[in-house]
Amino acid sequence: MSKSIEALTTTLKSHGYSITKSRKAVFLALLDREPQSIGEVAKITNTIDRASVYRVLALFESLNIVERLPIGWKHKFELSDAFSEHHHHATCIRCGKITPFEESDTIKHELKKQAEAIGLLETNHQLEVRGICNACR
Amino acid sequence: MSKSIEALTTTLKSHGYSITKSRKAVFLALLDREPQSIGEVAKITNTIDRASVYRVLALFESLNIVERLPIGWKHKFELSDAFSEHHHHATCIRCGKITPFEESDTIKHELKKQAEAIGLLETNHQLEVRGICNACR
DNA sequence: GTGTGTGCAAATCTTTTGCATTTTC
DNA sequence: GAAAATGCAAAAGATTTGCACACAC
Repeated sequence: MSKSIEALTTTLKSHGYSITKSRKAVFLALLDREPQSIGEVAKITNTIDRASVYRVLALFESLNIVERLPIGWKHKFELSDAFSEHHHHATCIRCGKITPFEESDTIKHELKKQAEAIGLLETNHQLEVRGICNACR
Repeated sequence: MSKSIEALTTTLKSHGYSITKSRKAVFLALLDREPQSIGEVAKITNTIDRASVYRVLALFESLNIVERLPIGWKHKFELSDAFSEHHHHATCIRCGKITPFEESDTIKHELKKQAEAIGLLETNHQLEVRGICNACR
């Protein structure tokens, strides 16, 4: 826990940003949780103004502290790979449940290769698999 | 062109929906084009009310006629695999250019396998690769 | 002709912005 | 104490909804 806050502190400082109550609150709202929508983050952080939540998330995204996940019409946020494991999401189209999974080395490798083939130096990627989960079948 | 409109007609009819001016207009706005945002679709279809654009796109999405692509904070739409090729997107994080690419069979196969491993019957998937394109380097 | 789909206008919700005040270093 | 962040309130955008009219079949 506090270990993670330290990592946040380090990242913010190294980019010249200060450590504030809102930034810690948003960070903690995402720590060890399922991906959260902005509304959910705002609810958890409670006293933090919604505008600040937007500002903090935008900053975090630019510093790669969080990842934005597109789910349906909405976006959800989760801590990015530096603060948790690199992983992807499998979404059940019936119940909406999100299951994280790790990609195989094969996929990782293939993706990089395919990116190169079209002249893109890969920095990042995102997989989303949709389907029907066991419970819904 | 008209071949594609026929396919649309067939799909709509087979689900009991009628063929209307707005539906054709939205479809044509997406045909053979880069992915479009809702605003862009509204601009192209011009006289079609924005509310109808929303309704048509929602319908099309439920019938799998279009795919919603998350780009940054926004969503863009493109015709789905049934009306064009199954493909994915590589986005340049500098200039925002979107390059479509086809996935390899290896990836296709691996993804299905990984989905099964966590008990998900895959119906669909989406890959997004981010990086820096040749022009921006 | 009947039922479905659309346009219009209003309501609602989300996101952004300016500015005075507070907090961090 | 100076610069950076926040809260608040207002503005701007995006999306949804109800209802009367028009169109597709």
